[in-house]
Amino acid sequence: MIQLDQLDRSDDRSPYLQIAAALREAINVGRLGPGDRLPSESELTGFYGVARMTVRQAIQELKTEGLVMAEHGRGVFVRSAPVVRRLASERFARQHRDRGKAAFLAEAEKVGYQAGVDSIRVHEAPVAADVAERLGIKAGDPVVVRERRYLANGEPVETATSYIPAEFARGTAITENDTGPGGIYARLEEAGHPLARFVEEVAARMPTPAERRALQLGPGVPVLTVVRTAFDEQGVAVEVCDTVKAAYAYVLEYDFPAR
Amino acid sequence: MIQLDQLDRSDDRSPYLQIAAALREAINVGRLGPGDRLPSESELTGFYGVARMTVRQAIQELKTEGLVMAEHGRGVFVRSAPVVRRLASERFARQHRDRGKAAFLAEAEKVGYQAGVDSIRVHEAPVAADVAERLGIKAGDPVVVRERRYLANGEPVETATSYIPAEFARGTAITENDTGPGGIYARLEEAGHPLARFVEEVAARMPTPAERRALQLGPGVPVLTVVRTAFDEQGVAVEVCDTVKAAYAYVLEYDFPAR
DNA sequence: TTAACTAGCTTGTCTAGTCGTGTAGGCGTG
DNA sequence: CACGCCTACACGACTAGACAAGCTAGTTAA
Repeated sequence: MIQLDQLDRSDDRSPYLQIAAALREAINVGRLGPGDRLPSESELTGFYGVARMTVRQAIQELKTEGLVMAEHGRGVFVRSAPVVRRLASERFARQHRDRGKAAFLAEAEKVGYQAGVDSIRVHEAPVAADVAERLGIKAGDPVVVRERRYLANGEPVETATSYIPAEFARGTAITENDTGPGGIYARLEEAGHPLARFVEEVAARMPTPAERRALQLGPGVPVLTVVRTAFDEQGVAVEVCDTVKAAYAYVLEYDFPAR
Repeated sequence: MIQLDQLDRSDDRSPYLQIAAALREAINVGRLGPGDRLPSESELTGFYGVARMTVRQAIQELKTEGLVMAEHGRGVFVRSAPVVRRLASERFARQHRDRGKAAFLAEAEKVGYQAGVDSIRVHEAPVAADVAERLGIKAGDPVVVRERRYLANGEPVETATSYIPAEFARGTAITENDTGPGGIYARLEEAGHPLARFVEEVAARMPTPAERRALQLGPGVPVLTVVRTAFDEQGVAVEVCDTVKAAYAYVLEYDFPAR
């Protein structure tokens, strides 16, 4: 087992915080590197002379900080260093669509990772109130819903759900699983809705359990949410895209004039 | 006590996840509003017929999602909705500076909360490598460092650290505690650096212990980081501003053309 | 009137177990 | 050699308690 400090009962920090601090220290100084397994819960209970729940509480702390990741039946492992990517404001540039590339794939090519998409589900449904407000339509109006998940180097990093008013989508490849070259935006432009501007609303929060499953996140790892609304040249909202991204994998870059 | 669904033992979700889901639902539909107290742990153990640790695990779940906040000896409370709702791309518009308003204060006026600034510290120091790269200067070159903390309705929501190359700042109010009407950007423009564009890099992560203290964050609450670089009309980087925001308080809004 | 105390609530921390389920490796059988 | 089985060990979920410590309100004493 790796070298760790014993508990200091005169320390005003709780045992579980001391244990968490000792493990955090071991990770920070490199005694435990990315992918290494932490000592098992029973090794730690033996070493520190505490109950298993106390050790679990310490590990929960590290999970919440995103430092480690538990795998059922295998052990607790040090998370590998974040793979940082940047997504520029130009990622929806028309030139990419004209060359037949969807935004995510164009970005992947530039930054150099292997991109993938899976879990595509397309269906028509009545729209929820918050999306309806952004689209400028009535809640319950029919929209085409496209759900998908993006992978980078085989790991899921983002889920995306697009909502397109049914009147704009019907009769186009938007209702198909494969939207064809250039993606949804290319189809909307062909259908007489040349895109003029986007509005993105960015926020961060902790994921729900469902999002944790979809993005294979350990507990305590935050997500970035981006809700993008696309407007055509008449100022009509033609799509709302709600994305949830694993925070560790993203840096969003925005470039705007001072005006 | 508020109305909640009983446990479903045939459900494949664990009891603690069902309890967490029931409470999350109650918050989402408004049965529990911002600031309301959740039923106490003993009320919940009685209602669901489970051990206290199981209820605590459910509440831990909601804490890491940032939905609720526990207060020792008082109870567990629903977190209030985001205060600073949205910061538009136009928040650095020159018209605000011309009217003598700094960005944060102009925003506050528009959205309707009481803004404040404290902990202002100004000093000159050699610049770190990552900031130097953004400013296009050498690591160790002198910069004026301005540290401050922003409050919304009296609660700290953001810390900001600005780095301005010393050659641009010397002899202006930028080296003073009070930068005067319009803030740093107004002074830079007066000093012959009319601003042309900004680049913002947005990311999310868990806070360090120091950041948790400064922003009074509970454990498991993420932060949004925004690093803004300001360029003048010659394309020279004149300021880097590194901000750390309490995620629950912010939605960042960006508006950009499709091009 | 005011200040101190106290009872009863709350959450925080911890113990010492049980049972369930996923993983990996050894070991025999076909 | 390949396959299945068994077993030791890992974490996940849960129980039923314990004591500590913070908060609030009511009561009591100065």
